[in-house]
Amino acid sequence: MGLLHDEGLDAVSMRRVADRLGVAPNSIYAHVADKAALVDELIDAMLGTVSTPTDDGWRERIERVMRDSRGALLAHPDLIPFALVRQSVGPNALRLGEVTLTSLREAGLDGAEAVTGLQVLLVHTIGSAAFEAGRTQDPEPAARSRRGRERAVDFGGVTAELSDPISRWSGDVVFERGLAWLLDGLVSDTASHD
Amino acid sequence: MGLLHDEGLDAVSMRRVADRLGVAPNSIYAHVADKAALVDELIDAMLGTVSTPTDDGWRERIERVMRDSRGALLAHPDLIPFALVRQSVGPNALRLGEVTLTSLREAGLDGAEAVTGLQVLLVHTIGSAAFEAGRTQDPEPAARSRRGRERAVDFGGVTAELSDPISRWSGDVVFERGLAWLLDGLVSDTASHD
DNA sequence: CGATCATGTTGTACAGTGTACAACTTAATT
DNA sequence: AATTAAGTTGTACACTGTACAACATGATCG
Repeated sequence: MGLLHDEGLDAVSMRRVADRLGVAPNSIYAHVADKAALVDELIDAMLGTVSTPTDDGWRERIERVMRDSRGALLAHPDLIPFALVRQSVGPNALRLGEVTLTSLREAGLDGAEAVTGLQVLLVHTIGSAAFEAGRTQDPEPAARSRRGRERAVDFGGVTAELSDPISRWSGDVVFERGLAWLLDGLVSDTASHD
Repeated sequence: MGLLHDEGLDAVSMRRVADRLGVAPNSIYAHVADKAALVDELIDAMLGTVSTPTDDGWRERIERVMRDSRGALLAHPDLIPFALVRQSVGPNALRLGEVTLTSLREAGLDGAEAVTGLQVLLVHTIGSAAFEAGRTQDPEPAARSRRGRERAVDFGGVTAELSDPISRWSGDVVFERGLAWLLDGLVSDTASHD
């Protein structure tokens, strides 16, 4: 985690980690199966900073879990893509998933629907964080295309309208609006079912 | 794209691509700035298979764009994580974004809100595809943990309830339900604004 | 026409990556 | 005291992305 925080995920190689610990690179394989497994543990360690909410209302609890998880994700942007694809379900992810699931049941969703709701919320939270992290960081990997190949230009004037506000927009809006829409949709769906 | 389809993204190295083309590895750098830029072009090429919808209603058009994009994404699962983080906005992504944006305006959203709506829809579509792809593929990278470290067990019985249905569930449900909730939330929000 | 120049290709090379294998040391258990 | 388990190490393999200088080719222009 220290290495990740100091120099980013690219610096987290087996050799660098081993250096940091003062051991040989292979020693790590006695504690971790794989590099992927190491990243999985990093992800769950990151979620360890998110506390279990104790609010009264189910909606407030869900909003807090998702908002805080988003904060933890954005604190370590390099990890976000892996959080979506490799859902390792470590103890911390499990803890937060549990709270959300019971909150959704409190909201009136039955077993299968609550699970679907949790998954949709996860997709939105992690997905919007990934989207924002992509916009935020590394703007200059190799100075765009080779010889100004002018792709993504003049597609009818909508281009400026589309790609411009995207580039300088607030990720909070996307997250908060999407979260509100989803929670609204969840309850209205339940109400119509009854 | 052929190499990606045949052997997955890991096989798409500069050397392998060069072999496939019968040239030296460095030659590729005359056409592509970076390996990341190459992946960006792969992503846009993948979106090239998604056709622009011509349905009457705005909702049908949006649903078709998102559903078809999801299909294209799931056809090349290795690319999905990068589609969220590196939004390169190639010509095809631009084309589809344009249709969605005008459809959202047709639904009654004004400039800034339409852009937010598009972004939320993108996050959900790509995010749920990433979520599903993570569950679907590579179940055995190195046979779990080293010595059965029994993590993610007995968290109060909810574990089975939570991790079990997640492991064998249909990704369609998550995508369709989330999409419906979002579109419902979008229009109801607009209605209340008027 | 000949010279300049942009475009593309190549060989060589560097610094790094994940991880397999066998040997060894230490601590715990029988 | 003997056996087993857990952890560490050195060496090694087969790769990776890409920088640099040199070379070939076709097009452009005086």
